[in-house]
Amino acid sequence: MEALSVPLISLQNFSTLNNNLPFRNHQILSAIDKCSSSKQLKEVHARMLRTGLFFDPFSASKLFTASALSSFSTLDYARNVFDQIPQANLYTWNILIRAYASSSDPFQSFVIFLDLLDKCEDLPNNFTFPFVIKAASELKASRVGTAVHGMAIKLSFGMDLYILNSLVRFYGACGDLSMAERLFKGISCKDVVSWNSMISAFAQGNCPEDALELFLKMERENVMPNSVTMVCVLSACAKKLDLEFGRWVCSYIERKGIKMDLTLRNAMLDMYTKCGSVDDAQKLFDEMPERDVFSWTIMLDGYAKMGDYDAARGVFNAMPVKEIAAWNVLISAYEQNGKPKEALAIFNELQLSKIAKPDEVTLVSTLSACAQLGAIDLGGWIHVYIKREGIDLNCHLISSLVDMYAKCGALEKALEVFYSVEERDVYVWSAMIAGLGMHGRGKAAIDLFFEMQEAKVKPNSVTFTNVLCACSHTGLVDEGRVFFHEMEPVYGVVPETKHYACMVDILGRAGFLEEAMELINEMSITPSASVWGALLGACSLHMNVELGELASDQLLKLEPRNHGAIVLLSNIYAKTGRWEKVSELRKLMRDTELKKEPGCSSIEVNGNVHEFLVGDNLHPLSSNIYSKLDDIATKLKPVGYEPNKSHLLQLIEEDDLKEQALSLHSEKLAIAFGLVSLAPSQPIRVVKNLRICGDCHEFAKLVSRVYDRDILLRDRYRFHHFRDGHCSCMDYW
DNA sequence: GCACCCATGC
Repeated sequence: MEALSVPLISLQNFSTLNNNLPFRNHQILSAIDKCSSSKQLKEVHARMLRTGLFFDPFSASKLFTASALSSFSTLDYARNVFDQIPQANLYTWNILIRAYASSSDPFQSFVIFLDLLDKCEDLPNNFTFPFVIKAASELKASRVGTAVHGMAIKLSFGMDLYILNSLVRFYGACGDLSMAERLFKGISCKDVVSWNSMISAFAQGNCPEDALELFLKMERENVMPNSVTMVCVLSACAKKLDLEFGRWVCSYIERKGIKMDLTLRNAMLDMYTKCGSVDDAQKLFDEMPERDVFSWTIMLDGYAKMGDYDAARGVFNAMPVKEIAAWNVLISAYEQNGKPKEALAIFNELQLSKIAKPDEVTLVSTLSACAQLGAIDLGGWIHVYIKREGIDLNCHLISSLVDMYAKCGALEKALEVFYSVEERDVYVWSAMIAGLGMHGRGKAAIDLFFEMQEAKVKPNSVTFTNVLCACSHTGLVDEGRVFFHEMEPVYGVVPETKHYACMVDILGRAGFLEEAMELINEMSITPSASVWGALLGACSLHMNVELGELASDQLLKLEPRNHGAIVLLSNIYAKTGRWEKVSELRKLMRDTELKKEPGCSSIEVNGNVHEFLVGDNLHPLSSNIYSKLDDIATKLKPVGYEPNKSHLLQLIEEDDLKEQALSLHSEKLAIAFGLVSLAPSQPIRVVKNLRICGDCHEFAKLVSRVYDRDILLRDRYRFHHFRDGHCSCMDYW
C-alpha cells in the first residue's frame, strides 16, 4: 500500500509534465505489461501517480485492468485503484464487474452493476451483461439473473451471441433446463460455445443422456468440437457410468486431433475412475506430461472409493500438495465404508500435521465417523472447534451434529443443537426425528413430524423412513399404518423398498405377520433383502416356522451369503424344538464357511475408543475387567439374575460352555470396563455392532440398578437407555 | 481514440 501514501500530484503539475508524455507514456505503459508481481505493479502505480500519468483515463484503465485481472494481484487492491480513477468509463466498470464475477464473492458484481447504473454516464453494453450474468450463474441467483436478462432485452441486446451463450449457462445453472434449451434453440448462428454451454447444462443438470445426444447432434451438424466440448462430454459419460462410450470419446479425441490439455486429461481420468476402470486411469496418469492437484485427487478418490486403501494411501503419500480435499477423500472413504476408526485416525493425522485446515466437508465426515463409533468426546470436541473457529453452522453441519449426539446417546444435546438454530432444512428435521425414534421416543418423533409441517418444510423419502422407524421402535402400529398409507397421496412421496421394510417390521413385530405378508405381496416393486429380513426377524420373534422358512428362502435367494438369515431361521427351529433342522443348518454354515459376524462392542473413555470382542482378553486392563465381572455376578445373583440360555444361538452344545459364552458377550465386557474406568457420575455409553441379546439386556438393567449407573447402549437398530433397572425400550425391541 | 466478454475438471 506504500504507493497510496505518495502525495497526489496536482493537475497543474500534470499539464507541465504533459510535454514529455509521449515518451514516458510508452515506457510506463509497457512496464505494466511486464509486471509479474504485485510489488512491481505497485511501483508502476506509484510512478504513474508521481508523473500524473494516472490521470490519463486510458493509462489509468490499463493499470486498473492489470490490477483486476492478473493472478498476482488482489481484488482489494484493484478496488483501491478503481476508486482513485477520477472518471471511470464503462470499460473500467466492466472490468471490475468481470473481476468480481469470477472471484469468491460474485455478489459484488451485482453491487457494482447497480453502482454503474447509478454513476456511470453510459448505459451497460454488450460487454457488461455477460459478466453480470456470469455472476448470476455462479450464485444460481435466478431472480436477479432473469431481471438482468429482461434488461438486456430492453437495451436491445437480446440477440447478442455472447449474452445468449451466458444465459444458456445461467438458466442451466439455475436448473431451468427447458429455458436454457429454448434460448439455445433460438440462437440463429450458434458457435461452439453455444453448443458447449448447452451440453454442459445437460451434463450438470443430471441429464447426461441429453448431453451425449446433443453432442452427437453437434457432430452430425458438422460443428467442430473443441477441448471444452470434450470435457463436458466426458463429464456426462462419468455421470452415466458409461465406460464404453467414454472409451469411444477418448479415441474420438485422438482421431480428431483435439488439443489435449491438462483439464481434458483430468476429465478423462475422472471418467475412467467414476466408470470403474482405475487401471485405465492409472495408465493415463502415468503418461501425463504434467499433473495438478485435480489429477492427484481424482486418482486418490478412485482408489479410495473402490476400497483399495493401500493404493489410495500410496497416492496420498506421493501427492506433492496435500490440500484439504485430499484429506477429505480419505476420511470420507473410510467413513462411508464402515471404517470409522480409520477415518478418525486420518483426522488425527490431519490435526497433527497442520498441513491443511479442516473444512466443512472434513467435519461432516468426521462427525459421521464419531456417530458410527459412539465417540462423543471427539464429536463434542468438534462441536467446540466449530464454535471456536467461527465456522458457519449450516444445515449440513447441524444435521451431522444432531445425528452425532443422538447416535452417541446424548439425545438432550441433540435437541439443544436442533432448537438452537433458526434455519432447518428437511435433513435437519429428519435427523432429529430419527434421533427421537432410535431413543424410543416415538410419540415425540411424530409430534416433531407435525411441527415440521407447521414450519412449512416438505418431508421427503428420508423423513418417512425415519418416522416409520420411530413407529417401529415404539410399537406404534396404527400410526405407522396411517403414515405409510398417506405418504404418497398426501405428501407425494412414493414408497420405496426401505419404507416397505419399515412397515413390514412394524406389523411383524406387533404380531401382524399375515398383514405383513399381504403387504409384501401387494408391492409393485421387487421386495429387497431388507423386506424379507424384517419379515424373518418378526417370524423369529413370534416363532412362525412356515413364514420364516419362506422369508429366509427369499432372503437367501437375494443374498446367498447372508449368515443372518440362517441364524434367525435356526433360532426359530431351536425355539420350536426342531433340533434336526438346527443341525442341518449348522452343517450348511460349516460347509459354506459362513461365519457369524463377530459381536463387537466399543466404549469411549477419555477420547479413546476401546473395542471388545466376544470373550476377548486382549485389553491391557483385562484382569481388572474380569474381576469386575465376578463382582457383578456376585451382586446380581441376590437380585435374581440367572443367565438365560435360550437367548444363545443353539450352536454350542455344553451347558457350561453356554453360560461361559453368555457371560463373555462383548457388551458385558464393555460395561464392566466402563464401571472400572469411568467416574461414577459418568454414564456408560456402549455401541454394539449386532442386536443386543435378551440376557445382556437383563444384565444391563440390573447393573444400572445395583450400581446406580446410567447405561446407554446402542445396538445395530436402536438405543437402550438403562436406568434404575428399567430400559427406555420398554422391552420392545 | 484505444480495449474487456460466453463454455471446462474435484
